[in-house]
Amino acid sequence: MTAPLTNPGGADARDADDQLVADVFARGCGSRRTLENIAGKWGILALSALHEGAYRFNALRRRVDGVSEKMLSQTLQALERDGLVRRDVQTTIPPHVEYSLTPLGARVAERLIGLIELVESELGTVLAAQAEYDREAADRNRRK
Amino acid sequence: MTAPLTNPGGADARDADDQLVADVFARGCGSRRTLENIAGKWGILALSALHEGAYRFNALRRRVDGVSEKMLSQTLQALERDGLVRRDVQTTIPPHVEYSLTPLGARVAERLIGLIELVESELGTVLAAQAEYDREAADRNRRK
DNA sequence: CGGCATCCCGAGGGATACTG
DNA sequence: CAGTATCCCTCGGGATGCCG
Repeated sequence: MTAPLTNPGGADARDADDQLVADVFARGCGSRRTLENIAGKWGILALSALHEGAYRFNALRRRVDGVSEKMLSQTLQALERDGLVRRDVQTTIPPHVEYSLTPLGARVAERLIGLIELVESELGTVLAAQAEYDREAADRNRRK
Repeated sequence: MTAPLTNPGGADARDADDQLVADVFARGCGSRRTLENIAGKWGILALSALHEGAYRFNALRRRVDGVSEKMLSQTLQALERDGLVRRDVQTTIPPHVEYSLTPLGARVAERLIGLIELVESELGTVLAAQAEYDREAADRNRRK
């Protein structure tokens, strides 16, 4: 065989013209890993918050309620590595580190904010669906 | 005090007119939990796949490369409970279960697909940023 | 075929303490 | 202030086996 159809190892596929073929549905594709960094529990919130403007570390930590220092640090590092977040350091005392979005990060954040606004505005619908689901589940339990 | 500013317990906040106030940045808000179901590792992929059309369980499992039976089952249950996915059962032998999006699920999926397309199309940019980041990190290590 | 129950391992992630 | 480092433990999630 000349080329595998899937790439279990993790390298990204390329077509006959050596163009990068990104497919999140393929396990091991770089785009899936990047998507997970973005859409992970804290990635969404960090990127959305930074779309409001630059934040210093502890300010961002306060904005994203419930995130631990460790996880925020890890999240920001991953996003910086992916070229979505920029980290500017002032070597003063006390130190001053500011996080902001890169142009690509801003484009990603816009999508995320659209999603968040939809979810927030439809929360009532979701809560109603949950209540209905739970009620039916309880019914089924009572029967047997 | 008349009303708490945050709601650590998990109930969703309401304003003076008893309108639901959804804020994903607040720990414990229902909208954050819903967002995590949607944007979690498998939620994004399941919803996006279902936007292509209805799927049976094992077909969906094949489409979402790498997902285990257990996780796909859990993911679909959560999304069904949130009113984003519909589950239609034919009690034949063998059983026939079809998953599809609700109208709200379709609206969510559209947002997710926009995000995925952006990430896939910019994968080259991301990979370049990663290489640059890793190169600089290696440099810093060599110095000390 | 669809999918719950059980077992089990390793990564995820919190709390705390220390450094520049 | 902005992190790293360490400890420790929960639980995410894979594998397997069994039912409708």
